Amino acid sequence: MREFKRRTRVLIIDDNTDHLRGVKELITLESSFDVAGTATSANLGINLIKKYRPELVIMDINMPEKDGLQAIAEIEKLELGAKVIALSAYDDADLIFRAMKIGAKGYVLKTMASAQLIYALDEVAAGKIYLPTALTSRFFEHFQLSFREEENANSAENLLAYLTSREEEVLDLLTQGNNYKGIAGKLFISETTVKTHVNNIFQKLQVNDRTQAVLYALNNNFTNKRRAKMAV
Amino acid sequence: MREFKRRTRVLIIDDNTDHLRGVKELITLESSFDVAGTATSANLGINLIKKYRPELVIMDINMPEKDGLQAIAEIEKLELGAKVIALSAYDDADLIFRAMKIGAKGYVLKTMASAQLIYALDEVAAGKIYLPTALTSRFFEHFQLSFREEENANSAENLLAYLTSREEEVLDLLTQGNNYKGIAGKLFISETTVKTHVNNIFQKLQVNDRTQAVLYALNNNFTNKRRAKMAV
DNA sequence: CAAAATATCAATCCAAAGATGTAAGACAAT
DNA sequence: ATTGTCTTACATCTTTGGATTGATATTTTG
Repeated sequence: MREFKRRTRVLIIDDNTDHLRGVKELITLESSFDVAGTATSANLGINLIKKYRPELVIMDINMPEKDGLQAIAEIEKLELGAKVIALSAYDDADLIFRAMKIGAKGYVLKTMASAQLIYALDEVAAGKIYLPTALTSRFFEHFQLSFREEENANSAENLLAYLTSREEEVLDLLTQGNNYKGIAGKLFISETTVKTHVNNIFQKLQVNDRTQAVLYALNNNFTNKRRAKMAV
Repeated sequence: MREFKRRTRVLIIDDNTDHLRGVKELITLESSFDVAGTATSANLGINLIKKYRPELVIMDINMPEKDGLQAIAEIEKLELGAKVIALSAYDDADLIFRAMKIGAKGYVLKTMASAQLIYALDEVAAGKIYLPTALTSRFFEHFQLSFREEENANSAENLLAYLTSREEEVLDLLTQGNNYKGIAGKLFISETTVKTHVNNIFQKLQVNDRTQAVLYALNNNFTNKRRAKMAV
């Protein structure tokens, strides 16, 4: 029995018809790929995806109106297994970050050699996620920056450090939306005791009510820190 | 005046003395790098970093006790500009993700060719962030998965969709810790009106009090969605 | 051991929050 | 024109929340 290797079916979405034609020809030349269809708008493209169920989608990200990013998100939401490769003119860190965040399996610049696009297609078709090295570096700048900011919120003299372990328990239950009665029941202590703890928490966190206490806790990663502490 | 190109100073931290020696020799052979020091534990290494201020740090991530990840976090907190390259035996997606999250500028496997490590050193010394292609793919699997989960919280029939725009405004102010009076003042409406809105919000979100409403809002990305909507 | 911090409980008081019902004017859709 | 939704508003009542003071047993720590 002769083994039949099926070509990977690719759908191309690009509002620039010239560029679209160029990409189509490039892919048609490759023996391992088949162009399943083309579209010049995101909406048309999404309809074609539903119809033809391609393995790969090349999505131009610089389209007007319904922008490419949103289109990628919608394609992901369909869950038809279509792997989207973003094709963009910009190596903007934030754009790369957002594209990868919503589920793009690759990101290639239009200015890159066509061999690079073919390589990306190969990799993504094989189930990998592909980003050119230069863009990877860009991506990580943005990625690490976003976590750096998160940590700044953590430092800045954290008032949570002054809480006793019992107060932490109470605050934890507060951040789950419990009222006095609920907390008292869960900790097997009286409601008045809970009131005492809660009042002490307010003093230490310098807030006026439970909502502000909960917000302070959430904004300062209280839950995560607590879980980390518990794990030790 | 003869131009003097200074060698990039590298500090190596690895509890395996054999491996440490190997890496040291490898780097010593390179004309563009200088081994500023070596250490066999994270604590010793951190002290040497404070002392010698190297541009690069190669950190073995499979060390016992104070594990390598925690050490990287501490080095980053020093803010001495030392760029850390993680050296690990494992291509575990979660490990790569966490290393990059806390600020590693590179991640190289021990099993990789030594040329790969030198290449990583070059790239990172030049201010870039370096991950081998294979590990990039691994990283993104984890990265995208974490956001996939976040979106599940978003879908699941979101009760926030039922709020009117005015109720959204009120909820927004609730999530900032305002009480009735504060909200009334900011929206230039009476306190009783605010009460009406808040009660309607409770009904729609199926909660009993403001803390639960705020928690629901935060757990369902209310703020982000609102900002996204405003931007349109 | 003594002093300080923690955890528990109670009483009281006032303020704030929440539940419920009613209603009028604005505005959009049909 | 009429219906429906939204926004505004008020009254009333009950419940919950928050502040304060004081007290006791236990634990931690210097």
